[in-house]
Amino acid sequence: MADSASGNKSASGAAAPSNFIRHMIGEDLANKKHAGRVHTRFPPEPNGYLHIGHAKSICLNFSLAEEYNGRCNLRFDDTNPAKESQEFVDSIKDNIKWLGFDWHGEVRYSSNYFDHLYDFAVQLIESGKAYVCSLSPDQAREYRGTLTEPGTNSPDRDQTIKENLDLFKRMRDGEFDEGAYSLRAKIDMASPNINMRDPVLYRIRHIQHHQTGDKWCIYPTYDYTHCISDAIEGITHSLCTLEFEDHRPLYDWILHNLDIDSLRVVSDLADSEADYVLPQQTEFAKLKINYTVMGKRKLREMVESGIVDGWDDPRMPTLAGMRRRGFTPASLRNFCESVGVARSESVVDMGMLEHAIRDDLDKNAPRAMCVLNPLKVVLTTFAEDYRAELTMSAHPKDESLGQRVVPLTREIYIDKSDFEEVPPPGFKRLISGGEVRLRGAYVIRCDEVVKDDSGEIVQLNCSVDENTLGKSPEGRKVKGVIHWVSASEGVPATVRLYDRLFNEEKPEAKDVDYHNCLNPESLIKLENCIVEPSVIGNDAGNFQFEREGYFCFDSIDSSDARPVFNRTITLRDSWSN
RNA sequence: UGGGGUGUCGCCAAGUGGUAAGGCACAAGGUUUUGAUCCUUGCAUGCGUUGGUUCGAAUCCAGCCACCCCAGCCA
Repeated sequence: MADSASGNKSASGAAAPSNFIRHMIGEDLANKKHAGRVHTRFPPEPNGYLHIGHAKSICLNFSLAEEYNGRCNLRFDDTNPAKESQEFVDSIKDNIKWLGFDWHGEVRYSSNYFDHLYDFAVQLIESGKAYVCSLSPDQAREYRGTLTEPGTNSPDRDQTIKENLDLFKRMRDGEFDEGAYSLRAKIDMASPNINMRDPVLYRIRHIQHHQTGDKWCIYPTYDYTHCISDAIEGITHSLCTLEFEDHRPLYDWILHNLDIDSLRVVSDLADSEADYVLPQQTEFAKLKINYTVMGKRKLREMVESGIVDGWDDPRMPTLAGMRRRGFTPASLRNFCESVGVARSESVVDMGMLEHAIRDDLDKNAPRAMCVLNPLKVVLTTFAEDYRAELTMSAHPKDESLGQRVVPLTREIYIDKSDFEEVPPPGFKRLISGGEVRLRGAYVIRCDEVVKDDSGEIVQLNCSVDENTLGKSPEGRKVKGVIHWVSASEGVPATVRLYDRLFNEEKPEAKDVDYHNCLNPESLIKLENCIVEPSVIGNDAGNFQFEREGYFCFDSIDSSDARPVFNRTITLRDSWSN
């Protein structure tokens, strides 16, 4: 027996949040509407790269299927070959697998159903529900009417079935130019819902299709294709975003005006004993996040104009970009679950996404030290050839992540920002004559500040309290702890600091031009960083560089000889100065 | 000015007539060899608004206001 919505468990084991879709499925199950089946689908058009907004839909569809012991198909909605390509098909499949989901059976394509779709179109013509129209696209627009005025019937609307059949066949056979004819549903040109004013079902396009080659020169439209594809695949719950709400009457009209037995026999449920029940479209609000853009057109434009370095630029909200940035699949899935599913259009705070990745990485990323802006420190009380190997745990709370060995030598680097000659109030790092703890090592005291001719600090000479390894110094307390790396054994590295791409909270707002609110500091490259040697060759995907943030090797530019790190996200910083 | 939607804390979001969950953010404490993590506490007499029904309304009814979507042979 299917359990109630509140009893379901998410992948993480926590109770899945209540939402209107789970309620609906719960009711459908209670009413045995689909004989207890839950079958969803993720239906991307392969005309671009997937972004975090798609992840919400992917998580929703696949998780629902998992929770209810159902299935989820991957179906490419490939009805517009002019905009689609195999490259996008491949990247989408790759992204979904990376996110951790597995579709049911083979990958589907709407184009798999082109033959059936054609037959159903003939059926609609034969039953007087569709006709071939000779209006040009421009004329069709005029005949459609406006939001407040009804449309006008096409002069071809009352053509005989015989004429329509003949014309439609000749459309398929390539006798006509693009735009010369279209197949339209015969519904109601006066409908207040413009989608119902005799919508186009088929249009002529003399172009190759990435899956069907040159087999067709007429292609079905989204509205006509989607509902039938759902019906063929035995989809029970067809989830889509809010802008398709006005299309639902058309979705239902097409399915209800087709012979249900002929639908059933070509469907995946052809051999099923159960009643054949038509799929139900349900809409939810798409994901929006502040300080970023989600529009495909804008993302493409940013790639093509060079604002970013490609679809997988770590600043992009694409799954490819976020992956390269260091986001983990689990963090994205948790994020999608935490934002919920509802029908009100909302803009989620970027802070939610940041919390999701910090939460995951804090638990799972091994720790290491990396100095971003090096300042040389000479530990004067050590001998010239001093060298020690300090063993530190890779994680402060999780021993299962093991330990690492960190070399300590007479000369080390610390970060420039961890020393101040004139410290602000509350500063608890190193100051002249003051003490600080070297993380995992000794307490040192700054005895001398060395400057160059221009007055810039180039070196600190410090003495070491050798009685402070693993214990507090006697008679005083040292509050500050700073990270460091051996000057001779640290590894030179490049670190790329990423930040939000936009300074404006809503760069997609109608009165905003996103070009004017680009964050000039969305990428800062640091070429003189020094990283602890334990990370070299370490195949952990992500690290926490202590006191700095979470970083990962750049999948493209990094090598053992010259490691390149991307900063995924900073640590939270409650110290305001 | 046609049709379809949505309005619950700064941001998400539960709630389906019985007296406002949770998360993020924020604030204040505590622990801490990461100014991290973790822990504790605080954070809507209020649910767009105005009326109505009811013993009782975020939940039901009516009006009003605001915002979003639709006039591709795009999806």
